[in-house]
Amino acid sequence: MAKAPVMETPGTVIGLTAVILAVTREVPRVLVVRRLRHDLATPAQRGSSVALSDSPDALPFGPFDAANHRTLELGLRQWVEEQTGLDLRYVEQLYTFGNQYRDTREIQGGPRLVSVAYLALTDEAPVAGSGEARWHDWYGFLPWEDWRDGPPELVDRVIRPALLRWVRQARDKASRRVREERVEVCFGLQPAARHDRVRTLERYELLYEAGLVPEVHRDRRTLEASRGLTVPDPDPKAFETARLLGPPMALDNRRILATALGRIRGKLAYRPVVFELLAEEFTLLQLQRVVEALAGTRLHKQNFRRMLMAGELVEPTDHTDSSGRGRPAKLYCFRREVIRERAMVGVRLPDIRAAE
Amino acid sequence: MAKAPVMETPGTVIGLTAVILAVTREVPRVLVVRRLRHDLATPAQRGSSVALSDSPDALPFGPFDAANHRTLELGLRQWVEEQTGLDLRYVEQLYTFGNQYRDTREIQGGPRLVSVAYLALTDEAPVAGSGEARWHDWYGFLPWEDWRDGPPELVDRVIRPALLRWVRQARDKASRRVREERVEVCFGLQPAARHDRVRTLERYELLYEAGLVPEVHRDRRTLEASRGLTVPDPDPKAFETARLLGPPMALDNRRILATALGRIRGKLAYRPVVFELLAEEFTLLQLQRVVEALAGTRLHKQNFRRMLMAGELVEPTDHTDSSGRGRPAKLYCFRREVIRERAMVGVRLPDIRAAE
DNA sequence: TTGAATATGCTCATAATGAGTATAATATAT
DNA sequence: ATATATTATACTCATTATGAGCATATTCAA
Repeated sequence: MAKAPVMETPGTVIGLTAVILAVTREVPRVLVVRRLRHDLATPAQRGSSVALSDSPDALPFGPFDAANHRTLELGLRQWVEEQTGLDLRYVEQLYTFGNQYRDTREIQGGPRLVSVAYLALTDEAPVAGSGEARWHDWYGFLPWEDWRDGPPELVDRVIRPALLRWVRQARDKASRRVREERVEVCFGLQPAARHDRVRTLERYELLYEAGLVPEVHRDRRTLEASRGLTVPDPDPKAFETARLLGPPMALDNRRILATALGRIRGKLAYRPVVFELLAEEFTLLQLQRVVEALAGTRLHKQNFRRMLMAGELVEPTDHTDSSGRGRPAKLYCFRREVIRERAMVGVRLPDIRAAE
Repeated sequence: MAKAPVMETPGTVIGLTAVILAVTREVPRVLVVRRLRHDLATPAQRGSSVALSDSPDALPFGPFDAANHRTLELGLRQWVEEQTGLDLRYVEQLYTFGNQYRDTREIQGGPRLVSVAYLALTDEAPVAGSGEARWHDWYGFLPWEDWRDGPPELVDRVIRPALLRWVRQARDKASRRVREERVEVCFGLQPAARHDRVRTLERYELLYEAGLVPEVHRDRRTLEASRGLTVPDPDPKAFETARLLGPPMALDNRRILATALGRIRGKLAYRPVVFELLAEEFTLLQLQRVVEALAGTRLHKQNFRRMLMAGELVEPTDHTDSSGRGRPAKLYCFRREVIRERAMVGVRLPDIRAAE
């Protein structure tokens, strides 16, 4: 049995995982590290071809050092800023994950890993520190969530057909009915209007349970391998589907990413979080683009601006921006006073998509 | 040194805390246990007059048993049902608390306690099991949150004056300005219309930082005692204020309760959680009363019903309820299909209070 | 029989929202 | 120079949602 890294007695160990988000030129990006940290990679993962050849991206992770950190959030802030040099402008706790696939115990006799995930917003900046961290297109990991150019063809061409196959494979009628409903809710044929932008986790979990996403096979293999079993490779069709659903991430990191996306989409509507992603001064179009990037939808320009003005969320500065091609745009800044004035301060997303 | 319950090496230990909520006859209630678990009470708390005479209520708590539970939520469900016999109809993760006042390390040399809190909904039922658990009026712990009969006089008579004193005591002008703003946002003089029902945690934290809430003094005393210091008793005025702000709970349990209240108030508007607190069939007034109990506000009856009908959230059964005093009410049930049909399914709370 | 208490139906003014048209100001291509 | 693309900004219009209220119906208890 391998040596347990932290404790003698089997138990649990707490880690902190950071989803650090920035949006630059309409592309939402998340900070990832190339390699699992040594103290977390299991011997199996370190040695196997799975880990080394694929070397999946991982979210920045650090242990929680109870001796030195008064709170979980302070602990996270500190090691993130130490390791990356980033200035986190907004930090919020996301969720605590303790799922079985975080379980390294069965494999190496070590402790069960429970991870408290945080969502942080910043503006994109070169990453200092260890050099292992890079910015990665967020929708690269969740390609079915970007509806800015209409329903992604990935959904029509790959996901829905595969899900319908999964529905047909249900054992009994009741189970088929349940699967049908879930597919309908998550990837139904309704137009963008009915598409619920916030249910990102539900969609990811459906893809996972239906076995469409590559990490399912990896997780299954890892688990079985730890019991001395081997799992047959998935059939070629499933394998091809999995490949199209984007690169997996380490452990359950993609689930965490899906959670983070849902959280921030929801929060947009009632808290002024977008402004944490923008410079002090910005044009209204820049603001709109960032909202669209997060929401994954296009917005009606005029209505978007009317909403901002009616809600008095922004106020003009006396500067303009002429870097664009057309008429120069006025620069605005966030009117922080609104936070005091009203309960809900945010960018309500419309129910129906609109064109420019 | 007391015996550390789980591990030899100092580190962290994970606990699960349950906020179990039921609403019966317009009173929201939370399940509490009378006494701290032995393995959690610090020697100081066990011995001191604070702990024994007051013996503060605590939220049900259990360690996370990584060996036997696949996920955190399953772990929680299991020991709650074992210990109380309650059938939890809805369970959602609330927040993970790792604050300093959960720290038993400094006192007993044991591990730092990190607690994952869950919110569970059920209908009130006699509690089986150990017999230590009881239902307790939720607003008994957070009396400033119940605005159903207008602004609570506690706010006008006690809280606001004390907070204004706290504002005046600020060291410098900048600090005073910040305090002023916070007081204005949390307990401002605006009528109910502007009062943000969801910011329960912000309000609790303000009361805590301003030293109005009794647990501040307890926490301070505990912490200092562990360092061999003594803290002078607070002045009588502060003591009296603290007494009026309701009984404290163990550790940071009241903070957890405030978090839970905010969460469920927010969730009401976009997820059909109320129905988890009701019987299968209910009258519209019963439904309204439960919403009001959670929201802490009265609603306009006709508009509430119009909203339900327009949103097709409920459908009539062919039963009626004649137990009330007036005209018998039709019984309704939740139309589960709406979850499939629409993205947001919930009971939007109006912006302004209304009379019957 | 009266009135309190509840249920239920309807109106009305206003605000919010989705969708669209029109015009202004700039850069770049021809 | 002129046209054209591109962006900014102003305004309209129909529909729906919302807050507030009045009016009527049906029951039980005094």
